[in-house]
Amino acid sequence: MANMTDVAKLANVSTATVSRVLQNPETVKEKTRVKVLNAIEELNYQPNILARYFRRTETKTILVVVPTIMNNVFPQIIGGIDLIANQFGYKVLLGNTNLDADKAYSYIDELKQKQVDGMILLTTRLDNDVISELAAKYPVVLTSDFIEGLNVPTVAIDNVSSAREAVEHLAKLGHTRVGMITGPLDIPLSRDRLKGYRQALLEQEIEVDGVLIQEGDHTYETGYHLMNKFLALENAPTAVFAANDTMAMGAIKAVKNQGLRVPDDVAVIGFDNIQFSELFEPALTTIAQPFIEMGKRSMELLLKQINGELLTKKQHVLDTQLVIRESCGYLKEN
Amino acid sequence: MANMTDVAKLANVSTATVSRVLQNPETVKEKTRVKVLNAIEELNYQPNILARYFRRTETKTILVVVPTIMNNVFPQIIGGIDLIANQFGYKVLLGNTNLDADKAYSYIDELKQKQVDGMILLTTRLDNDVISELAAKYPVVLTSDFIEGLNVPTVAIDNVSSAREAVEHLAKLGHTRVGMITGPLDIPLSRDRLKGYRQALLEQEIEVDGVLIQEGDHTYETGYHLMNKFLALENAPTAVFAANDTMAMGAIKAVKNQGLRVPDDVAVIGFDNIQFSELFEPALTTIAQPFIEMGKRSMELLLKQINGELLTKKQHVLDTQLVIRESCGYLKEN
DNA sequence: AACCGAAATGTAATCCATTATATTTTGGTT
DNA sequence: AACCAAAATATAATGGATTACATTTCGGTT
Repeated sequence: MANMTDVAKLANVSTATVSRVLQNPETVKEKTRVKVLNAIEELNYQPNILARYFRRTETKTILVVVPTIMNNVFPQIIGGIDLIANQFGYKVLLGNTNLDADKAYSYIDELKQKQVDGMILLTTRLDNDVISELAAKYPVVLTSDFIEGLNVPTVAIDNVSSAREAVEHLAKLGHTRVGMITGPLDIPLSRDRLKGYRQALLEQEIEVDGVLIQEGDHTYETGYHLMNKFLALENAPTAVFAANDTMAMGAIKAVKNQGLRVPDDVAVIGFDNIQFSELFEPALTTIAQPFIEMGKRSMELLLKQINGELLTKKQHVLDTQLVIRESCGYLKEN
Repeated sequence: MANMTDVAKLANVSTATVSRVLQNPETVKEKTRVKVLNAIEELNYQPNILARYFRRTETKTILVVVPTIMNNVFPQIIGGIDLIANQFGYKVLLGNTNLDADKAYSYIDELKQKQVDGMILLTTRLDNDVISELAAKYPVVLTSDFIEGLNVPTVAIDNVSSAREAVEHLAKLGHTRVGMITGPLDIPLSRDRLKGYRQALLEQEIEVDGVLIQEGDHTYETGYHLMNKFLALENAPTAVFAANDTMAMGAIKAVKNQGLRVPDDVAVIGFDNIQFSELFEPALTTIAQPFIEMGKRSMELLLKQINGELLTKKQHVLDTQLVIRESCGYLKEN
């Protein structure tokens, strides 16, 4: 494989000139440029990118750390990231933690070792101090998990107010016994959605009842089981807010299995608006997250950091939208 | 940042020894090794990976080229790939083509430039000659799309026989008017599934009727529209085989919208067994593809090539499974 | 003690593009 | 023609790990 010296010799110029033709063609005289280009062509020269990366200490690669890729949400965010990354000549490295914290730390090493130019963390459970420290030195963006008081570039939604909106919607439909199936409460996002639920009830002067709050793990199965638990109560809820669509679907299945109907007997509202929520029957009423947009924004924020721009605004909260479908009935027009 | 020379100086050895401690510790005397390790510790030395990559011309990174990541199938295959890749210290670079052939070619360049050690192509439409030529020189695996007569390492399922099995199942249930909603017929995989459909009908001595074959594009929408087209026929099919689950769901929706029932009025069978097919109502009868296993196998095959092993077996055809659920009724026990 | 082969370690070349600095060329001005 | 600043190009150092080859050290044998 020809290298730059070969090209330089053939074109009768120095390697510096060859390099310039490749990097800043405008600084090279037309005639010389053509000579070099011809030599490149003739030798079928391809620059050794690894040498370039090494010399430049940059890789044009960013790392996306994600708990799992086999899920309805992350691929969409990654899709958004990829869109912008590609546009600016960056490659996307996949950092699957499989929920293993150690692995997350090993990905951090990749950043420190400059194997990647920056890192986007998607809902990754890591020590706040570690993240802070890292973000102070390297380009980092946190996505989808807004951590209060953490001065790290973040793209998120307002989980509290979004959840509040969902539960308010149920309250407005006349429900006074509203259950919630939460996500894992060790994740801030889950706690925030629970907080929104609480706020909505208080606001509507509905008593918050402990048995109506059950902790799930975002799977269909817990949605199913916890709804069964609700239905077994003497004073069962007439509406349930599930912290994600998958659990909402499990919950609905449970209702149906008991011979009850959704939304007539129990109204259910989800969170995420995954693609399938529209196809589900009854179609899910849910809070739509702008996943692709979140990905795009994250990448844009990361790019700014990589390019050394100063971030005037670090926290980016994107709008969600209450999508009303069938699973909790329609608001009566007044 | 300390480099290897600094460590060597502090430990009073040569860089060669430091390098050996890192690469082949067993070739260094215990005492020396400890000295070096201490120096590394003291200087908080981290090897410059980019220099290593450059010197070694290997990156411990593989590229997965995929038409889109926002889809129910590819994330699972990628998950499988990632599992094995991680196990062997390889990183996974995402190569999203967004159905753009040019981009696919640019990913090929990354392989040629040794930016990655190998490449896995997932159902990527590329010129056969290009693939052949590439695979002759570099580690490449083709996944999910078996291309006849192409002597390139491939992991796939037998689309023909799997489709045949699906349609046979419908025939055994007594259906004689069976429609098919195919995938895009410029993809070999789609043509194979169609071929299987034809074979099953011929085998059962059922006439193949052109109007009962409609070309879709794997989306929910075409499933819906094409089923409506079927239902508008004077002699509508009583069963439909859709080339993927998403179209099957669209088709079922269309049936329901006409006030008809699945499977009673029209039986529907899908292909893929995406996660959601189980939750759909009626639960989809479908051909299950071993996506994760396909990913794993692909990575294993790639690894062998990277390690210079000779592949005794190039074509790997994995088993599919007919998963019988509700959407086409149950086979009468005899 | 002398000697040997094996084990351990050192020396220095190598990979290749980039770029700071130095030098030459160019085109224009007086 | 002489001169100058700007533009174009060349020279050579640099980044840091790896490794072929050379040298030294070691443990054992006679």
